[in-house]
Amino acid sequence: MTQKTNLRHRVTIADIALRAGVSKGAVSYALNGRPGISEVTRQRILKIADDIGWYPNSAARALSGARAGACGLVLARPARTLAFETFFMELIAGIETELSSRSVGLTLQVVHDLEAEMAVYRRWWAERRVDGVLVVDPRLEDPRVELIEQLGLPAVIIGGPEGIGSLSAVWSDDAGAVVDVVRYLARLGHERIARVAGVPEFRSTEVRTEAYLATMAELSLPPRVVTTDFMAESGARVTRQLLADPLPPTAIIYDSEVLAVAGLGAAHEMGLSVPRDVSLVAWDDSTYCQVVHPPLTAVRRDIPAMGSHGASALLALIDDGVITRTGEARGQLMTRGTTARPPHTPVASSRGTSSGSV
Amino acid sequence: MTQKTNLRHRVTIADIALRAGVSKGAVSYALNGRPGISEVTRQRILKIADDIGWYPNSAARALSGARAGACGLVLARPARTLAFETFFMELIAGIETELSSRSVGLTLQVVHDLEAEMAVYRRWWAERRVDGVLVVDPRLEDPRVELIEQLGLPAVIIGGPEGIGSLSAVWSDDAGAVVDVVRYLARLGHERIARVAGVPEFRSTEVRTEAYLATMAELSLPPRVVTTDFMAESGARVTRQLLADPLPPTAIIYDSEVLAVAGLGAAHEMGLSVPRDVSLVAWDDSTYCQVVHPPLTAVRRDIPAMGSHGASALLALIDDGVITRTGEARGQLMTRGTTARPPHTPVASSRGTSSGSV
DNA sequence: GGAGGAAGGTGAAACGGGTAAGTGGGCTCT
DNA sequence: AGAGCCCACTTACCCGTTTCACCTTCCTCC
Repeated sequence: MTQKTNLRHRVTIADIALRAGVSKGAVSYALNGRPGISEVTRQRILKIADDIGWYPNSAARALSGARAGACGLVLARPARTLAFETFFMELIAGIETELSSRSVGLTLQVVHDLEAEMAVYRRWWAERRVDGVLVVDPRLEDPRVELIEQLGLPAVIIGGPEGIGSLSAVWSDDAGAVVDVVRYLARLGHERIARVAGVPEFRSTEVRTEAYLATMAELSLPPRVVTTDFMAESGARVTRQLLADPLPPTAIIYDSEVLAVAGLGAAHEMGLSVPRDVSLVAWDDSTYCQVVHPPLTAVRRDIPAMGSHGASALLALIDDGVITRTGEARGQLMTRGTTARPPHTPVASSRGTSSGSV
Repeated sequence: MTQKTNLRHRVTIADIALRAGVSKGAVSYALNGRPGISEVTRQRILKIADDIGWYPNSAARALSGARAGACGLVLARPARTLAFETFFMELIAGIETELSSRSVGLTLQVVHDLEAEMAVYRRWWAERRVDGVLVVDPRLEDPRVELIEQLGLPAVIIGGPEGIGSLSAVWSDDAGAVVDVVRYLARLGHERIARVAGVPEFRSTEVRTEAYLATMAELSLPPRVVTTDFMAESGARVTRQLLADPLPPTAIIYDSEVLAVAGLGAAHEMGLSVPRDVSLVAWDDSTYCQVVHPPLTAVRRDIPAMGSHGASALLALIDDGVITRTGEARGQLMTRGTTARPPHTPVASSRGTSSGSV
């Protein structure tokens, strides 16, 4: 009986109006906290709505010019890369805390490339499926920015550095953290510090490489950068290549955690001892960094915070048209078991001492 | 000008109808491939729709009794657990391949507990925000099943074993894979094989434990099961406890990859050599299993396939009311570098020989 | 040559909630 | 006591799409 009623007939504001003996319009005003309804009637309507279990139909609400009540996130990395990047899951968790507290949904789509990502933006916006989007992995030449501006689609770029075009943005101070890491290693006495970077098309890769090069130059140390496609195999391969060099680096900074874990595995596989023979630093901390042996020294960013700030900025943009540009706190270097003095280094080399001033 | 036009006026079927000189109804029939329109008119309408860049308004479509065009997925594990479980990202990637090929969206929500998860189902269904949901981590006493049946919400349970209630389900043959692993270890000569399980409330945990116990009994080996909360620290801790035992296990089977990686780290930390001193097996393979050193022997399941089959089953349920129950292929044991003969074992012990017959 | 039927439409009514414009009734002010 | 005004509603239409009940025309068949 009850079952059948539930299945057959959705509860609408018309039902509430009928029971309350008022018009649909009055019910709508009451439910939306708008003026024009006496407090006693409003309470009566709210009680009836609660009693008969009314929920607004999201489609009807969206149709009458209001919000879709959802934000979108497109992930355009290959699925294989996504799976082991804990970054995205942490980011999503952070986004959710903000969105769900405001009863806004998150619509997710995984695609293969930028073209497909842009097609999704077009479709979502044309269908009014989302009110705005969060954009990750900003690129050097990013065609998404132009499209989004042209569409008038509210968007927040996550990952910076800095904003692009006229869009809202949330980013972390990667350059600063890179400087910290390089100086820390130099202070330990390292001179041959290599950087294993991610894909060069990403802005985050470039800004980190530039900060690395600048700091190395400042310390008069020889730079060495190799790029990867963020895949673990690639991280292991370049680590093997670097360490097989006649003059191998004594420290390696990786651009992701999975690259670092793969690098650690590769070093062990070559019979090297970490950190005795080589020091390793991961970018982005995670459980994996902490449980491998030895635990990885890593740059820890508050990724959930970046997600929730991004979501918050997006809602502000959607609701009030406010463009926000927020730099997050600089990543913290968590020194653990994979960094130590370089092998065969005098306790105080001339360079080590001079770099100790930073 | 063009900009202004785009921003101010959405393209609707009324515009198409006007240009084509037909009624709105005719346009709707044409666009949805329904009969009642001549082929030539249909083509003319489709061309006009394409020319003026028409997209269906998802809200209007959903409102007139049709589909919401989205499926839902609620993740109720704590965010910290989610981040390092590559399982979920792989599952989502698999779900997406199926959904996006049919232009159905995926709405995601991350919550803290079962209560909140159920509240989300209620709300989504009441608001008609989704057409159905994918439910993960089925439990022994699962209150979600009753709620979903009561709501009449189309749902597919992912992760089994087997279906629950009247719902569609997709699961993997975990019991079979556990039998494979235990027998493989026994054949290597292991007698003290421990199992590090996940949270006991999950059905997957129970079915694996039962299969483990049955196989151990069958082989006349002493069973030992410890449970964890799936957190890495917990995996490291129980590993240390197990290995510090006066009569420690010579092989450990973990219930997730992160537990196994943490266990490997703990073993190394204790100065043990893997696999010489102890053999380790991970459940669910991942990049991390392959890049740590030595690479972890692991049970590999095709998780994206499970996701896409789940999504496919859900769409079949939504569209045609078809209840599907699919057991996926049994997980494959990928033997790598963390399993070997137990220490100090004669090449052919009586038990080792007898168990070799399986 | 009129019944019957199908093809190819038309027009209007849902769907559920938002909201501008109107409408009484009671109150205040002078 | 009449003008003016505000409160608390009601009425009516909007949003964009689907769908249902008709309504023409034209063709076929006996």
